[in-house]
Amino acid sequence: MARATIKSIAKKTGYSVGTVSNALRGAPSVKRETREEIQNAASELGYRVNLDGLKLRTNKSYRIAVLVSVSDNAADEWEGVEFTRILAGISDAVQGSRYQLSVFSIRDGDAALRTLHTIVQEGLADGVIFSGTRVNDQRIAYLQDKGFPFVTYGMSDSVEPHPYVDLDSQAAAFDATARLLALGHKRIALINPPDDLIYAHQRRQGYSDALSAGGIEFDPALVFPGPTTAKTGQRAFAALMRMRNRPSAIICANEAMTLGALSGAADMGVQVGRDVVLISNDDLKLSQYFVPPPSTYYLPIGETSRLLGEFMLKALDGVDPSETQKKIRATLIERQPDTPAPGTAQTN
DNA sequence: GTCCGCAAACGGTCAGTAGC
DNA sequence: GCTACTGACCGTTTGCGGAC
Repeated sequence: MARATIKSIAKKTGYSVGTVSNALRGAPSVKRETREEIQNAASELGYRVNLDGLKLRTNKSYRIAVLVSVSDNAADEWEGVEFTRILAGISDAVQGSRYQLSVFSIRDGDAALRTLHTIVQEGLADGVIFSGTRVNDQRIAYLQDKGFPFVTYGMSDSVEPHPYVDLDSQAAAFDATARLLALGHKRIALINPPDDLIYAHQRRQGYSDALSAGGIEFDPALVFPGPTTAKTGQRAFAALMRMRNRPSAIICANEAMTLGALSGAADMGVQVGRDVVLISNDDLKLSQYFVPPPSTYYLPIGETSRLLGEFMLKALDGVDPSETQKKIRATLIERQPDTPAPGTAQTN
């Protein structure tokens, strides 16, 4: 059966293609009864707008590009699983609009920039969503230079404002560190994302601020940066536990790193919750299944990714970026006791 | 003023035609 | 038979104009 078009609806209803087009877009210039008649006919024929035809006329693709990072560092890892949830959230947000999602997998920063060039130059999408904002992010500079709508999952250091959704990483790291300090921990380590990521700086700053507020000197040896993978968590844990003055508490940047740290603890015969305490960041609530389940600072990924989609639609409508910036504070989920057994919390 | 039709326009593809 | 060119076509939007 041939695909329904405006022409076939015009033929079925007896109206011109122009009237059908206006009616389908809900134009007030079309009488309500006519509009309903045409919309009912469209529904009966299973009409869906043809994006190629739409692009032909409007020079817009009605597609939103989503860049998905597929890092070689994450081979044999679960990192990236959350992208399915992110895509689902964005998809929910754009449902009902004319926009559809196009997914582009990206291996590294250079590939991301090349892909953005292609998307912009070849008109493959009208807007783009991506995550993992970096210091002096060239992707953001390029898109701003081109005036191309975009939303980032993560803030940036760009002087020119742009739409974003982000976890307040600085506050999350500050809260986690302050919580551990209040519970008597003096040696607190931070397993952090790579240094070139903006949120790694924010986490480090929040951690450092909390230590300073608690009268504890910042020790760079207690900060372990690396890819946000279980492997990094495992290596970091082993390195930290080999220290002469080892930490009594460790803050992990995500669930994968926490899982790696737990695995490292099992390998070394270190009992988490007694010998050392872990605190994680969580967006999938998977930490509840870890043994033992750590306390986490939780950010609902469904809500944040829906916002990404909503902000994208607003950016495409030309809404001022100042109205499409959201920093979300994580909520603490308390699980295992965060205080080691008496006498085991170590001091400087 | 309301409602609707007409026709042009967009960029790429492909069939048809002319010339060699 | 090959190449070069022309024009119709695809689906949709939209400005303009006509009928009532």
